[in-house]
Amino acid sequence: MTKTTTPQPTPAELGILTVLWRLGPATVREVHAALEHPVGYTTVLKFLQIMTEKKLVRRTESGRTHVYQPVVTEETTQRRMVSDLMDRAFGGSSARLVMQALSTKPASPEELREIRRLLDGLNGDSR
Amino acid sequence: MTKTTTPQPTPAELGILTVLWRLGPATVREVHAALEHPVGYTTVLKFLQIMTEKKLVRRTESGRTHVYQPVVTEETTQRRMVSDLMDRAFGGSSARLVMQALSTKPASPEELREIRRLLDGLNGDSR
DNA sequence: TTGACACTACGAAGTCTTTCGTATAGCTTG
DNA sequence: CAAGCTATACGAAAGACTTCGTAGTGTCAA
Repeated sequence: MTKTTTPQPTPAELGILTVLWRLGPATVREVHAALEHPVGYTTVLKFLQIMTEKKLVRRTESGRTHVYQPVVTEETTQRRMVSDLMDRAFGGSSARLVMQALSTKPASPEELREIRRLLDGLNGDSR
Repeated sequence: MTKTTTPQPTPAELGILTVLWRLGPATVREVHAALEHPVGYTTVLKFLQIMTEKKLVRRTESGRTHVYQPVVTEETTQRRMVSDLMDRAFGGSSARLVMQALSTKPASPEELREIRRLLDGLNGDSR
């Protein structure tokens, strides 16, 4: 039996993944420079090592420096995190989560339109 | 300067809060019995003590047993957690979170209708 | 009264997360 | 070549989370 699911990233790991999703393949130095939350160079290195073990990123040893790239996609990760929150805090109801999200921070008009489009796609007959 | 915000509940604390939201004021024994995730009695007691310190719950010493009740509401907690996820994983965009939520686990037709109503309330003119 | 229970308080262990400091080795340029 | 810069690897510390075990105290029935 092999593990089929990659573990949830921790908050710090998510920060690093976010950078990698934006930059694409990058070195420790590049990730370190791009991180909003200031943290030591070796800290970033350590995380990338840990994340490599966890299969959250993959590394290529191009010469002396290593280049890291995300294994998990942003969408997959978002899906997993939303799903987790839905189960843990909303009894599995996406509707309640959606409504909390929208009333917490309303989307822009264009975004609202896009959401509406999505709703229309989900069930044609809504009256 | 006084702390104005109650801290985020940890996963285990959220489980206990969920029970309290459902039961209303309850004793350790009642919470323990109602918890889905099986855990020792003293573990529950310990959490309730910690949560009392954190002001997540309030306790009334009615005789020898203590009765606990939630201080934070379910809605407030949900809002906080959604907001946190939105910031951490969705760059602050509620729209993207909403869309992930709906495509991860579609809502029922009635729920969809309810969401639509909410959308209509948010901006009257959506074309 | 005394033994069996019930309840709270406390301390502590084990794991996970985050953060660095230090060690080591390669490369580069006066 | 030597000094210094750059990279990785490793270990360890500090704090948060979770989970109990044990101790102490009160209550109640036989």
